[in-house]
Amino acid sequence: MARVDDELRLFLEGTIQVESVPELRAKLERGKPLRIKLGCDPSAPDLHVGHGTVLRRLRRMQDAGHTIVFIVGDFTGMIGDPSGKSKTRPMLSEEQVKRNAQTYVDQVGLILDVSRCELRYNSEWFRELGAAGMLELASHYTLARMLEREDFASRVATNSPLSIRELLYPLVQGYDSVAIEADIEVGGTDQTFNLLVGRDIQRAYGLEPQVIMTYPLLVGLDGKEKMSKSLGNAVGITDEPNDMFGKLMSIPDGVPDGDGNLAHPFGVICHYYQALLEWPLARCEELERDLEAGRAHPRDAKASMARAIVAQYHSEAAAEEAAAEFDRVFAERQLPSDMPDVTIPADLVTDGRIDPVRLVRHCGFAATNGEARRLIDQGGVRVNDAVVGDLAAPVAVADGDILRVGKRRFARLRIGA
RNA sequence: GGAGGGAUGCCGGAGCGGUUAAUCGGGACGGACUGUAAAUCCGUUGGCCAGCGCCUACGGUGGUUCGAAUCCACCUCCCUCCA
Repeated sequence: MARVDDELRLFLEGTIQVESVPELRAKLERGKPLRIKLGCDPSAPDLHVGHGTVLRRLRRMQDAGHTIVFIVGDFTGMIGDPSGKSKTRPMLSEEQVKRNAQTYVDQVGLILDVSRCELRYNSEWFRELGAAGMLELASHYTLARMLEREDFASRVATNSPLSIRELLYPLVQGYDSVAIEADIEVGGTDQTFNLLVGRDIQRAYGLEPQVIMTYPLLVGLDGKEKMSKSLGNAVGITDEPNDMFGKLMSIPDGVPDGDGNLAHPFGVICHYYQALLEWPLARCEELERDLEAGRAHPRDAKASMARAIVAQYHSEAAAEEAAAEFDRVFAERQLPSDMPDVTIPADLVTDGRIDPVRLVRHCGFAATNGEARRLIDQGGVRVNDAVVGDLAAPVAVADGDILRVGKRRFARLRIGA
């Protein structure tokens, strides 16, 4: 049984909760490949590094011979959700769902071997199910049990809108587990309730309940909210090396509590080491002590973390280059080695000069003339390091000049024909 | 079905006939400081304009008024209580 023990250890690694370990062991002991379900919301196809960590763990399970089953929730995605606080759940057209699913699969493919995955769309079985089947599904759960989910309960308590459709959502997700006969379903801790519903629904349909495994949510770059693309605090797994590095450098050292005090002075850094680099807890704690004692500098700790993560998603070389670039641009305040070329149409230039407002707008650094004016007024616009002081006076530009807006936006100007 | 409350700029939330492009907070952006951290400080934050100024905005449509985000009518959506 040593092999089973090893496998069990592999499965349990990094989980927050497993329901239940004995069931998991029993499944593994049968020696058959397990079907591991991974749901995907087709309205938000972009994966961030927090998902990446879970995917990496799944990859190991896949390499151990198990099957990852992706479920694209196209059925639910096409219905949309007009109510609730999650307004970011628009109705999606069929092509949109397809395209998003493809994006998702492409991104997942960076880590998992997609050719060994099973990809399923849940419309496949929900179209069959029909209204009668839907009602039957609904009959397997009660409102009281549904309200065990905290966000549902709190919305009821605060008189926030809560559509019936939302209540049905966990059931739909649970039915997916029935349809694909999932052995295991994984998700973030925020999914715990939904995953548990899947167990109950499977039981109701006479199947062996799936084991659920939840993983910690990654804190976003702001150090407060969970990482999420829609909150704008995420590092995407497809982000370019420089971007990825820079974003990771911008995390706060610690998370302020309600009073603005730092409960865990270097909590976010350590959290990233643990979650993203899979450092063991003891090593993270040691790092935290070093940081607190001043033996380690938070900037350096972040830099090596950022490097390691860029290396994960790109390469050692890319990570090294990104780190060097970062120092060049932000520590030494030099120009980035690489910046977009922007071609200025010749008719915007008169006698080698151009209206600064137009220049800024043409380069895409301001959405309106007013915004461009403001940037100039505030001294945020430079051409070749010289501040553009007067928004009314045309500035001299030549081919190859560097336009800089704010601290981090650059463009190399090309004077077009 | 009945009664009442609400809808304001990216978000939250003031204003309740003129001096309101609309207090304030958050966010965002620019500047100082710096480790592209936090904290802090200064500034900006509807559009067009070099500027004078003009235009569009407070759920929608009409109306009252010299003048409306503010009053009236109808409509849409949301919430509460009753059935």
